[in-house]
Amino acid sequence: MARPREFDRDAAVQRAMSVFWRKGYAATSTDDLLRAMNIGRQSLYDTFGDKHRLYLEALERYQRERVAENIRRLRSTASPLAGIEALVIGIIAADKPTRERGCMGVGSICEFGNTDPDLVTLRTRSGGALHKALIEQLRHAQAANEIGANVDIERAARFVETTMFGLQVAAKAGASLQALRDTAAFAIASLRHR
Amino acid sequence: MARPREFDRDAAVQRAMSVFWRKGYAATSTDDLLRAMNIGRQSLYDTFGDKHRLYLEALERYQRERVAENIRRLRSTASPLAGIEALVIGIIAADKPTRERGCMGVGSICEFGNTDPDLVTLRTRSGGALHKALIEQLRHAQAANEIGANVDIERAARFVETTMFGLQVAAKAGASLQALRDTAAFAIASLRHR
DNA sequence: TCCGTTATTGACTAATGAGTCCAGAATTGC
DNA sequence: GCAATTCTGGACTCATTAGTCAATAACGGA
Repeated sequence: MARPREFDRDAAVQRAMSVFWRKGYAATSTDDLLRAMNIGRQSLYDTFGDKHRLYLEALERYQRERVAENIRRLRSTASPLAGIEALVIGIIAADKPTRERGCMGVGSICEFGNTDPDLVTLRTRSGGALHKALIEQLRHAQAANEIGANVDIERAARFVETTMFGLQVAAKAGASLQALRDTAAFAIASLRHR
Repeated sequence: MARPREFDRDAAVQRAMSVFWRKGYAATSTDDLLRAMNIGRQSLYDTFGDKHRLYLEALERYQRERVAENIRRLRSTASPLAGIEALVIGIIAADKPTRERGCMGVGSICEFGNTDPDLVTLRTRSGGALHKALIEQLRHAQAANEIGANVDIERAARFVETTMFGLQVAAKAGASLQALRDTAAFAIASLRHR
């Protein structure tokens, strides 16, 4: 063994995540990261490889946290459809600064599209997990007669996911809490009425 | 009078737009722009001010084109609701490269949020124009009994706009043409069934 | 205590960033 | 053809970029 690391690796990733989340990848400099993480330059390169690998790790952490949180909300209610509503409403933060930070995942999609294979993999993994849970929940809702028997579950799931994307963009653009919640409720109601 | 400009200003903006659209603001260098626009450095600074002003002008052009195109589609059909469907379906490009370029407006929102007042102004203007046209169209649809009399038009408009945002993100993330069209149709159908 | 290993620090590099300067070229009005 | 004006090209500046190096510091094991 040898000299142990002085900083908390996990806390450092979290701080990096926060910077990337706020500014995106290209607009974040390594100096920004060092300041936020409060570590030395060499520590960053030794511990995380380079800027790109650190970004990947930060985004991975973000997605893991978010997916867990989302699935928890999805299953938080007695009624299956209410769970779906809780999921969609839940992504809208009550306080304005948090809300206007938007979603790091959406930011990553908009900044990189499909150009980076690592990001595609990451996205597929976390997106797939939520999708699976959502499909399951929609089936329950259908079984409970909360949505019509003729509704295509796969399509409904994509609809919910698209609505979530849209809300994240609208939030980043400065839409009000009320408008966002309204829209979310409107979208969910449209599932109910089929 | 004096020596006239050698390049076509309008074509140059269009090329700049194409680069910013593909790469975003921060990831685009002035060299990228000069190469794409095929003009000299001094011509760029003389004619457009600086990178930021050029971005504004490119985005302005993008928005103007898009809003016009969207409103045209919105009003392209006999049935008002079909027009709304044409609007939403219409933003999904048939060819994959175009589709995966996503929407420059959404990209701008994700990259800048509300930090840049000029962008907020621009967004408010073009967003407002489409919103107004959409409200009008929804009223027609309601008058024609294509959507229920109890539907709140303002909410329905925001719902359609959020769906459009969501589709742009999904497209950029690589969703298939079929999946996107499906989702668009699903969303519009949910208006019809109220 | 001493050695091997790893962490930290700050200076360094080489490239690239946005934006400027200036000398020469091209055009119109006269 | 000349003068006034504007455009063009390329060299230039100076700050910032991502990433490296080398010297020193701190630790665990023997």
